[in-house]
Amino acid sequence: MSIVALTKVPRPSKEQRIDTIVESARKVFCACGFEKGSIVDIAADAGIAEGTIYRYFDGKRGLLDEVLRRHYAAIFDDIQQTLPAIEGYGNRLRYLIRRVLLAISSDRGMCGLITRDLRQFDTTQPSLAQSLNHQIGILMADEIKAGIKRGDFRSDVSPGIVCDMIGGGLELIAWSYMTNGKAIDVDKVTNAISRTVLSGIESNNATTASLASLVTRLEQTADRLDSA
Amino acid sequence: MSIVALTKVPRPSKEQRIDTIVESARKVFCACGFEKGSIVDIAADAGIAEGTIYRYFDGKRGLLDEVLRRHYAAIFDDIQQTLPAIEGYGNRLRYLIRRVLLAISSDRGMCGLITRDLRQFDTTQPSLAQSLNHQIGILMADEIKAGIKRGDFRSDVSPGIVCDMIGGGLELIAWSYMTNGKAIDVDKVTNAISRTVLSGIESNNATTASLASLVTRLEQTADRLDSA
DNA sequence: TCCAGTAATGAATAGCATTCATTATTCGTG
DNA sequence: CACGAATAATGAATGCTATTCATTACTGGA
Repeated sequence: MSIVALTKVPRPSKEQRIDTIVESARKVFCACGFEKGSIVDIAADAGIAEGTIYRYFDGKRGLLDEVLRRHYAAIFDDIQQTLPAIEGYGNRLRYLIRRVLLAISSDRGMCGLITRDLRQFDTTQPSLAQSLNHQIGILMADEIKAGIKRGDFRSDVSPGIVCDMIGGGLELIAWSYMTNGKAIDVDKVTNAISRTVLSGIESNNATTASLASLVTRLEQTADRLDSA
Repeated sequence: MSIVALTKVPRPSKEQRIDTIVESARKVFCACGFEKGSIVDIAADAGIAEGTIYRYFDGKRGLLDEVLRRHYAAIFDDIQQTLPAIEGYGNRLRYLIRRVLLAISSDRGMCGLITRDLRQFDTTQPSLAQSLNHQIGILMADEIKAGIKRGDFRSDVSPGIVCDMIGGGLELIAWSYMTNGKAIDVDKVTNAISRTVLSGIESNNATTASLASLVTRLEQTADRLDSA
């Protein structure tokens, strides 16, 4: 009896308990993935019984959702603080691409977890990672639409398709990072994607400039013919 | 006894049995996905016991592999027959994009199965869908590399990144097709992707060069008139 | 007709998420 | 301080998987 009394520890607050569970879940899911990461492992890591998890979370999926929610919250905070300070549609697009690449390369475990989760659709509602990733896609599309309206980008561009190409490309890069393990050169990849996309959708100034110089030469020739 | 003798049916050949199992697996996996599609369901559909499947296939994963192998074989046959007949790097790239979109839109069940499978990486070796999709990516990269070498495409383009963007974009389109169910307008999407990519990587040197030669001819004509 | 050899079976096993009756702890009130 | 309802935690039990393997059924040649 006295031993029990001596070793007895006051129960943590509801908030603390949730934090502990989510942190253990993050560790286990990042290490083993969602399917292979078991509730038993998470409970063991958190030092509690499996049943306790179900008091606080609506099953395994709900637990994953909370892990993802917390991960994305930091990224969105960052974006919300940085994006308005950047000038130019192309530059903001470039920042968004870079920010995602940074998130991918800075947390390999989370990258793997999200990369796998993005392709689930058995559940009735879409996975949180999907809708949160989609949010970022919307931010990109907004820049492209605004850029089209102001004439910075070609008007025959389809913002949705371009966003799919950027988002899909980033996903494939994340996936290949997970499988081959080679570190991502964030700046190099940001440049490669931005260059490809922008040269594709930006009204092409280089071409226009060289055409303009040709027109000048034509005009000068015409002048010579006139004066002759 | 006589009843048994009357209803007795000769055992199908090894090949027939394999075909039956693979076809049942395709049906069940396409309908329920790989995780949810159970061996019991497949065995029931094929009219055999679960254990029999393990005589012919190395577990559930091996069964999926055979389903995918058969699906991709038709696509690769088609590509091998068509690609060499197309003129121009841009046009061949465009064909490959279109062929993938066709595969996606023409078999929704298989599209869902593949889309989900592309993001697995728990297994020691990559999934078959991954390596087969990668094959198509290599075909695209080959066209881009050859186009760069011949000067059709800009030399500062990264073929790998561009392929990731095309492949990733196609994947996202497949994914959104699975979730929203709206039919894909193959030609419209092919155009949107091709336009975005090609305007981005095609060099405008050809157009500029032909204009420049025209101007030069005009200038020479003016010279002749001058000296006359 | 018989008998290796081959094929098919489905009960048994092990691993998983989830549930819930039971046990432990907390905290407001007398 | 003591009590006892309310709240929290437990872990064995449930039901669902894929996979295995001892047992049973079939086949084709001698």
